[in-house]
Amino acid sequence: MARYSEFPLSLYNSYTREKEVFKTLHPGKVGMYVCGPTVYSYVHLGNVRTFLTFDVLYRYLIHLGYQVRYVRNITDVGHLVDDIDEGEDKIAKKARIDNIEPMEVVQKYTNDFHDTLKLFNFLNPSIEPTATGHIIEQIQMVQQILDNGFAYIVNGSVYFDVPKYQEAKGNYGRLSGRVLEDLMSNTRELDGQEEKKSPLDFAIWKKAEAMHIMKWPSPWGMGFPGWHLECSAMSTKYLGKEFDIHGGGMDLKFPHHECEIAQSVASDGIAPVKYWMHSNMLTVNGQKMSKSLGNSFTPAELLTGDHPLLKKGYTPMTVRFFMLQSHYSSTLDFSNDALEASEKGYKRLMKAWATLDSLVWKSGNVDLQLDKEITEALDEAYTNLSDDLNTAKCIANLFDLATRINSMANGQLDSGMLSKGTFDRLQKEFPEILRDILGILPEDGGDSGVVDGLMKLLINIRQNARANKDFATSDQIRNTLNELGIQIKDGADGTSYSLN
RNA sequence: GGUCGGAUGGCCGAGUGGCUAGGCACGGGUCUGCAAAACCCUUUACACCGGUUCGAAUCCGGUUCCGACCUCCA
Repeated sequence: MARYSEFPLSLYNSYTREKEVFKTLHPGKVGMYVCGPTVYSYVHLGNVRTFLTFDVLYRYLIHLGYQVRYVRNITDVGHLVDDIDEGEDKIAKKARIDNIEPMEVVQKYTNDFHDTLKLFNFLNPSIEPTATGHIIEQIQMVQQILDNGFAYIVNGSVYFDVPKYQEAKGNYGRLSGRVLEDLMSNTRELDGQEEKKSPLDFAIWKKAEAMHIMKWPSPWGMGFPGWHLECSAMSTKYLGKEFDIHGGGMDLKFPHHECEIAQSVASDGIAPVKYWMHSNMLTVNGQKMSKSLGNSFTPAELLTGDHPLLKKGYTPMTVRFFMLQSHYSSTLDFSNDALEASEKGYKRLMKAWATLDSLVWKSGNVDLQLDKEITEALDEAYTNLSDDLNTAKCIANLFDLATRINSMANGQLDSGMLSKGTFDRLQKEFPEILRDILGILPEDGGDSGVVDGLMKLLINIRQNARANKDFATSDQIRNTLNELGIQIKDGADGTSYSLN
């Protein structure tokens, strides 16, 4: 049976500003679109947080039994670096600086993006369309918007007519809470705006100046698509005119997502998205992580710790775990202290997982209270995930379970105090939640049979030394192993070890 | 300036009209040859001022501070 009926999912919908029970447009199927990166530079940790939110959502939807089509685009058309219409685009600029082809820039940073996501154990989306691969679809959409009278042509560029759209449809600004009059009065004095009828209008097709490298022929001349358009065109192509979930960073809410809605409505006459989801920013010392502030760092810098903001290196799983300990809709502040705390917490859960794997159920006197407690903690883990993806609370449930698992391992509790069914469920679902839903994996690696054999040998030698009260030898073994990152644990029923 | 959001204990971070979030750190204990690990116990909260309520950290109003967006941004 599909688990979504057992643990029905609720999501906070940015559009309605309410938490809503998630109902799919088509039974059992979910269409999800997430705005991907513009590939003109390395992704940084802030980017990772957004994609992580939707990676976990994707995993959870699958786990609940939905059939999910997850589309995440790559923006590989260079959009203008500033407001000035004659400006260079970001990708072209980077290409000029590095003296390479624009598509080499795109390829380089697309590869980096993929490598990074792999590092953090992200699942691949079902479709990863590129803007350059969908120029025709975008031209068609521009034409449709023109045909419907919501855009106009000036000097080879096509602009979306926001005031006219607003008059007809009246929902521009609803998603981001903007009021048109306020936007008008706050419009900055910008160069190169004279082509637009209203400063609120935005380009859906832009004429390419001679210097522009990435350009395509269109009914309006050589040019390139407006930034907001690609997501509308590609989401429509792969998910339909109406689909379930659209996600992205909070900073895309306005104008990007607002414009997406307007474009789809202007083109197809229908609001495209049922549930809008926005992931909040990663901050450093309270400020948004961004390149311009110089407070961002790349995953590579994170691993090595080679950055002024980093006291030491942190592993990808530590970071993934750190991020999941907060709710996606809250800002999350990065700090070394927080990362170090997460590192220890992460290791604690991983050890509990390994311990759980080694536990064997033995028939005994079932403790109904304990049995119930374990069952409830597992249920709550799912209930919390279903409550707008509350990974923080879910992880709290896992820590509660870890305590019980450790107690069973060290003999303070007995596996037989659980019914066979509950024990089996624990052994199955605890790792499932970590591995399949949260995407958290052990990273000690190198735990080969050889290492295990050697460790057993050393532990035996040490046991003998201890039996003979030769503590110099036993401590030497323990201390040396410790220096190698291997921890010796003397328990009630023998000695075990773990790799740190 | 406009719009929106936030302010939780030593640090990070959930949540909620009355019931221990959780992690990390600190302290005490059990275990141990000594440790480590593990387990048990314990301490420090809800920015400020009013209001609603039997009861508010949670709702409402105001104040202060911080942030995001308004321009490319995850």
